[in-house]
Formats: sequence, C-alpha cells, structure tokens
Amino acid sequence: MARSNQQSPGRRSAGRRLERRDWERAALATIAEEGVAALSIPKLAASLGVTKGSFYWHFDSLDALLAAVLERWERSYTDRRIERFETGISSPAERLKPWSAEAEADHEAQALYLEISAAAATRADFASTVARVIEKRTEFLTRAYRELGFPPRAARRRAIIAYAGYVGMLHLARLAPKTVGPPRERAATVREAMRLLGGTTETDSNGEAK
Amino acid sequence: MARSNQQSPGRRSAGRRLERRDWERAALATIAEEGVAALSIPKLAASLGVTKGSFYWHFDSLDALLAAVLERWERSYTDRRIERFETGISSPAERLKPWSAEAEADHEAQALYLEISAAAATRADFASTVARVIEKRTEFLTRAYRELGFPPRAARRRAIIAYAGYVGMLHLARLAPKTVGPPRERAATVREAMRLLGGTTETDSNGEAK
DNA sequence: CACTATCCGTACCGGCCAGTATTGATTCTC
DNA sequence: GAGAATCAATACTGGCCGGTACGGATAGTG
Repeated sequence: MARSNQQSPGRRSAGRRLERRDWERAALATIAEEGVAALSIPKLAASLGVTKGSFYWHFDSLDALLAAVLERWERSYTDRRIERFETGISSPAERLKPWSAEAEADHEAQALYLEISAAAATRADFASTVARVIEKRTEFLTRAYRELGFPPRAARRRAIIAYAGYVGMLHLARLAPKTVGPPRERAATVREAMRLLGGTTETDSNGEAK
Repeated sequence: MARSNQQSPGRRSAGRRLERRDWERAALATIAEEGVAALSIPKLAASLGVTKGSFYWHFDSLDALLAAVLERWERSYTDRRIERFETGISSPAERLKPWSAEAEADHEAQALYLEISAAAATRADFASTVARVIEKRTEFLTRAYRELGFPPRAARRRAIIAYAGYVGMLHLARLAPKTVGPPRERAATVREAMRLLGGTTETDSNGEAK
C-alpha cells in the first residue's frame, strides 16, 4: 500500500500533494546525480514517495517532463544568471569572474551541465536547447570582452576560447580531480587561464587577431 | 532463421566468422554514433549479422565487453598516439599541433571521447579509465611545455589549461557548430588559443603564480 | 454536508533487454 | 573422412520500463 507517505524522510514535506514543479525539480536532481539515462518514472515516483499514477496526471509522457525540465534549466542557469550579472555588475572584467566562481561553486549546476550536454550528443530535443544555451553564454562573454576594448571578431574568439576552457575545467574537475589538484591549485589554474585571456589584469597588446 | 547472413551489406565480409576484436570494434563504432547507453547486445549482434548466441561465446557479459572496449580505447587513442608523437616529432612546439590537428580531424575519436567521458560521470568502471587517460594526456602536454622552457608548475598549469580548452572545443564543435563557425573560423580560434598559451610564439613573462 | 475537481494507487499490457541452456552448423586437425 | 574444437541459432526466464485504464482517496467550494 505504499505507506511510506508520511514518515519517509524523502523530498516531500509530509504528505503534501505534488505539482508539476515538484516533478521537474526532482528530475533535475536525479539527472545531476545519475544522468539522463538513469531517469525513469518509477524511480522518480519512488523518490517522491508516490507511484506512477501521479506522474501521468501531471505529464502526458516522459518526453513532456524532459521538455519542461530543459526549459526550466535554460531559464534558471542561463537566462536568469546572465541577466543577474549584466544588470548587477557594471564592470565587464568583474562580470567574467563570478560566472566561473558561482558556476564552479554550485556543484549541481556543474553536474547538470555535463549530463544534459552529454545527452544532447544523441538526443535531438536536447541538442537544440544546449546549442541555444551555448550561444547565449558565448554571446554574454563576447559582450564583456567587447566592453573591455576588444574588436568584435577578436572578442568573439576570446569568448569562445574562454567558454571552451570553462567547460573543459568542469570536465576535468569531475572526471580527473587528481589531475587538476586540490581546490587551491585549481583556483590558481583558473586565475592563470583568465590572465592569459586578458580578463583580469593588464591587457597590454590586444586585438591584433588578423 | 536469420538468413540475412551472406547478403546483408553489414560489417561482415560475407559470412566470415567473428572474433573478439570484431565485437570490440563494432561496439566502439556504435558508442561513437549513439552513446554507451544505446549499446545493447541484440542491436550489436544485428549490426554484425549475428544473434546473441555468438556474443556470449566471446564474452561472459556486457560488462566484459565494455571493459575490453575501454582497454582498447585507452591503448589506441592515448598510449599509441602519445608514443607516436613523442618518438616521431622532436620539436615540442610541433608536438602540440598535431594532437589537436589529428584529434580534430578524426571524427570518430572526438565522438568516442565525448561519449566515454560522459558515461564516466555515472559509471565507476569508466571513471577510472578516463581519469587515467586524462592524466596521461596532461602529462604529455606538460612534458612538451617543459621542453619549451616553462618551469614545472607553470608547465603543468599550462598543460591543464590547454587540455581543458581542447576538450571544450570538442564539446562546442559537436554541440554548437553554429557558435564556433565554419572550419576556417574554428581553425583560427584554435590558433589564437595556442598563441595565448605560448605554444607557438613568444613567451614573455611566465611562471610567477603564487 | 454534498459535490466536484484534483491528485494518486493498482493492475495490466507490450516491448526491450541481460543472461542461460541447449542444440546445430562449421572449421580444424589428425 | 572421423572426431574435436570453434562459432552461432533458438528458445526461454526474469526484470525493468513506458504507457493506459480505472477506481479510490483527499481537498476545496457552495
């Protein structure tokens, strides 16, 4: 009879009924922890202390949930984040820092990005969202570099290089922590990378890129 | 009766019998195309024009196949490749180029790396291999930077940054081709990144980190 | 209190998969 | 050409999943 309803220390606050949002959030959590492929309706329902019957009241199908999850992810971790930085921080050089700082502090955000982009390699519905997210983030970085004085094409190249490095560091931090070293060393490496990209310190001779 | 044995235009050369190697190669191909999660014994067998009965003669389980595949991947795309570069190319600066050149030309190699490392995020058996591969590759880059005159710690940081950028470019090229632009532009971006990393031109003031 | 909309449990179906057992067809070896 | 070793087909089990159907509980509302 699934009586793990009120006493289970799960994610539900003691017998509350669920809304669409609850399923979306739970799905994001399990995607971050176990990947998109590991997400299944029975397991998701169990983690919410509920059965499949509930799920199909809120969503038509698994794909419908995934679509909603992707939309939520794009809004939370790209649209809102960019807006927060661009309206809250006037200095473009300072805008480049918190992106990596906040993004790297938020462990779930890292895992989500890696898992969702991994799924995008084979699932067409994921691919379009991820491509759009990458373009938005690169555009954000491009604007910052432009404000720093780089000409348009050079700014965009720097932005792409910076974003590639960012993604690569996420990758390395997750899959080869021993190689990147302890947090202090890792932070030093990131600072070094930003210095090379002309994001923080002196930007002596820039903008000659063909 | 599965009579699609001799006339099927599959990967078998007209009725030849299979060895372990054939299964490993076929598995690598489908992993590159559809990811690790999409790999199943029935589908793999069908792609070889054979049924499951054959598979379980050559391997004890699916995990056994995956282990063999991982080993083969590590040897082919990391050990041999590094050895080829280090024994064949004397100039360290030149050694940095073909890695990205060859690696980016080989489309299957890119897909394999992305898919296998994606699977490593959730599968422990994959994780150890991927971590070892990353360490080997980073060590290779570190040696090149050391030969270029960088002190040990700076060389290793540069290597990590370079490898992160490399992985990030694979990621972007696959998931956001419109953002990275056409091949010419992409090549220019890679050249710019290598210039920033001091791989080709002058290396003014380095190695002061902390 | 009755009524209705909302939310969830249960039972079932078809499909795909990993793995086992056993038999059948080749090929190799002597 | 006989016998053994190698490779493959077939049939079966158990398990998990997506999806459907429907009945039951609970909460809001007059």
